[in-house]
Amino acid sequence: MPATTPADHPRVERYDPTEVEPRWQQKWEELGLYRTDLRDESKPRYYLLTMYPYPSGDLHIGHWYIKTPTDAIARFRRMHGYNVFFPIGFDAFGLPAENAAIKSGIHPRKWTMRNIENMRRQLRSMGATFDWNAEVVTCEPDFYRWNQWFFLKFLQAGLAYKAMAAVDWCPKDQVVLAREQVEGADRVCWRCGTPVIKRDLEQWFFRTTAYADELLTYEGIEWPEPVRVMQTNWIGRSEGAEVVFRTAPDEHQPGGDELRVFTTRPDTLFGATFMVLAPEHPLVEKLTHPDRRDEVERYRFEARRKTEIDRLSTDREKTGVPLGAEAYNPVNGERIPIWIADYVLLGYGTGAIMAVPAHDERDYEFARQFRLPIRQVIAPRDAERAEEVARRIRGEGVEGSAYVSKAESDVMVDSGEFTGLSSPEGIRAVTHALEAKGQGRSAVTYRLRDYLISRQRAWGTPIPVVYCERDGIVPIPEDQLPVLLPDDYEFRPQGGNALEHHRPFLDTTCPRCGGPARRETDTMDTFVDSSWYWWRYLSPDKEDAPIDRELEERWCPVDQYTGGAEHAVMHLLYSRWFCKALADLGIVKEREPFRRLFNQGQILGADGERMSKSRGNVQDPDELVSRYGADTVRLFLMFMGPWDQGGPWSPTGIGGIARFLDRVWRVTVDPHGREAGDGDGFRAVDAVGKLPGDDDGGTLVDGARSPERTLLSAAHRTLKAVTSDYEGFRFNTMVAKLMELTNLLMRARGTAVAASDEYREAVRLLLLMLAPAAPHIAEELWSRRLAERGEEWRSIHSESWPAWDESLVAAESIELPVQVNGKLRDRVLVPVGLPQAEIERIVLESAKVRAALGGRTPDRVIHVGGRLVNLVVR
RNA sequence: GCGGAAGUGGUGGAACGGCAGACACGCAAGUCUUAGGAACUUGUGCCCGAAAGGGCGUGGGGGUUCGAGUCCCCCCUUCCGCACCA
Repeated sequence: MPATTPADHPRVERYDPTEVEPRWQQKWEELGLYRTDLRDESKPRYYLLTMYPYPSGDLHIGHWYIKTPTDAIARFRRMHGYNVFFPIGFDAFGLPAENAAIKSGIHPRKWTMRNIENMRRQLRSMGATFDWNAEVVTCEPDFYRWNQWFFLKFLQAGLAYKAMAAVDWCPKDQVVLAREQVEGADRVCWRCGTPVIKRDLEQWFFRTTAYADELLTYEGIEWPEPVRVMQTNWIGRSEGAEVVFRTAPDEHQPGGDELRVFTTRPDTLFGATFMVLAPEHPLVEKLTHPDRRDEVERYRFEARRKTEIDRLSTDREKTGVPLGAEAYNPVNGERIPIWIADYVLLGYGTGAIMAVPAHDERDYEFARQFRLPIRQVIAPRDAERAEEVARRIRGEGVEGSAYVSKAESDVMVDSGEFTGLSSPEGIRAVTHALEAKGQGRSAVTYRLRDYLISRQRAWGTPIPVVYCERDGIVPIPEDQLPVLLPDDYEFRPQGGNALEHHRPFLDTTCPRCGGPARRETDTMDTFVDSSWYWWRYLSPDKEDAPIDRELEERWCPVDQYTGGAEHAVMHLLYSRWFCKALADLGIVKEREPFRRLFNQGQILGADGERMSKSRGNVQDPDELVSRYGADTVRLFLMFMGPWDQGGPWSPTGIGGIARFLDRVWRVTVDPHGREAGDGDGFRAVDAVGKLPGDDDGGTLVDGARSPERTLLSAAHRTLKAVTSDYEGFRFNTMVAKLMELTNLLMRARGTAVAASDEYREAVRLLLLMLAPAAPHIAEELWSRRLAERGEEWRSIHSESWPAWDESLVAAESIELPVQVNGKLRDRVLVPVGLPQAEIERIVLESAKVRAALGGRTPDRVIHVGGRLVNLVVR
């Protein structure tokens, strides 16, 4: 399909993307233009990664919004001489396939593979430069066997373990969820939005908390601030002290039990007037006084029954019951009562607190509720403020509340030998004193929990262990991997894990003793797949190891990752953890997976809601592509607004992009404008590359520059600006600048200027600049241009990015804005580089300026780099 | 409540502390009578004015500055994340 030249046609062809685009896509594929040779060291590497899609069956416009600008980056980098690696794959395990299986009886593998087929076609229609040779599909045994391999390594290293825990369970998906996967104040499943409930189950975990501190460092990575903040908050490191209280003896128990609490405020220890345990705390049983048993049992039962929503709601009144037992405060030996209350969570800290109502809002509320003593032990140094605070704590005044400040200007009061110390000093001193007596130590607590990976689902990576009657939990030896999923399991309409009913899978023998054993039926969360898939792209067929270490060292960390911020505390956090764990196991070298991250925004439905089939607000890209062509859709998505912003979908304005490409077509293939009405004589540009307003009527040239040179100068100026826009992912302004240049070429079209070398050079630059964003039309016009000049064909995408000429970028004359006292009064045309004295002379000649000055002489004249003049008068 | 991001024409959005509204959409008038996403020209922030011109304008209020959409302080609104985390 050699490119046709205009000469072959009696009339000038119209731009027809439906003819142009498939033709070039086929050609690129034939040439293998985007197959990356990972061993090629002649060029610098650039690993560009876009989050791989879930094969739901159809691509929607959001996928285009995510992927086509990333493709433009790939092409832009390639033109800069990088060896670009831009792979794609499929996140192929997961619930929708299994739900489809339950509904229709079709095997999840079949369903998934059929969807992948369709999505491959759709992804190809983008005209993106994905290297399909590196494709990874996570539901293939070749991939998931390595999940099992990693699991065994983690198990060995103590980074994977099984434990009983109160976990979040989604009743609809019939599956447990990791803490990160429960969202919002109403505690719903991240996938289906159903409120979760708590269940006590034995589950598999990855020890993410082992790397909590390193995960807080972000060393050597450039990530958006919001994501780093979210991760930091999620990890929730908090420094303080663990304090040991001892229970006091009474008539039914001897006392002496240790009650450990975590506090960030050891300086308030003298203000502890009671203790609170989580209702599930293991010591509750033992400490409860027989007289209190009924009440305590009732409370614990209620707490369990309550949904997470009820229990966690902040505006709910505090509830709790006393155990009828007491503990000694380690600093003063005072006996204080022990309560249970559901505002204390078993899963955080030690599941028990010392309550200091004067200096903690929650304890304050609780103390008020149950008329427990409130004792102030911290006060502002300033006497007047101290009085105010004291009244506030006593609740005398408008409203009572705790005083929680721990500033340097706050001092300890009524605190024995510590009285008078500032709050920060007190924290150190009290901790130290406790440590000396063996009654406490400084401690750090995290909000982060270990990553719960077990899923009670059949369509996922089998967890490679068996349960042996004799040997208990036995891992499958490495050389017996993979544990394969059956091809014939039966899905029951009522749901549940089909593996549990599959005898051949279930019944096995113990690898250790050879006796009968039962296989683990839980599978791994799909975020395990996405925690390492980018390494697999480097060597998808490697059989003796998951990751090619040599290629990992050469290509990692990923240079640029693009994807949505919704994964901030899930995928992006798990991936960082995985990387650190693998680095410590010697499997990879780098400790961070993604050097730079960019979060593009999200395209919402026209209704402003998230696009989903159930809402019926999904925009199908195929329809747009067949109507307008891929290039128009690509550019439209880039032009919509800043890439990190997203927004509701609206096709309004896509016609403007189509018209733009049509103009690009015409200024290239038909510079002389055969159509009537085109081009009405060349009207030059002003110094900033804008068309002059029509009010000035005449032609304007840039200083002594001819119209031809002015045009060329505008093209170079555009090149400089567009280069910087691509680098900063500012695609919307990039497109706008290409439009400006095209509009300028339209002005020149049909005039003598259009016959000039400068015009042709401006068109050449335009095509090169357009190539990353609208690859098909750029390639087509490029090939026509080459044919016209009798040059041999070479893809525009193999061309080098052009360089601009600074002398051409610089304007020769400028319309200088003149302000009087900061208000714009006139503009005067001056040559660039005119001495300030000369400028002032010209400016003062202006009638408008003189009128604004009203006969006064400027006291000061401010020159802003030859770009603006401000006359200041008193 | 805490943390983050953001508030600019009818709309999407531009603007190193220096001409607010680039570039588009939409709308209006016009040219050409037009094979089919028509194309092209012109206008389009608001108010006064026939025009020239002037005034006002970036959520609100202060401030810094010759000059503020941009920097600082206070307030309001929207979106996102966390949410009794001791």
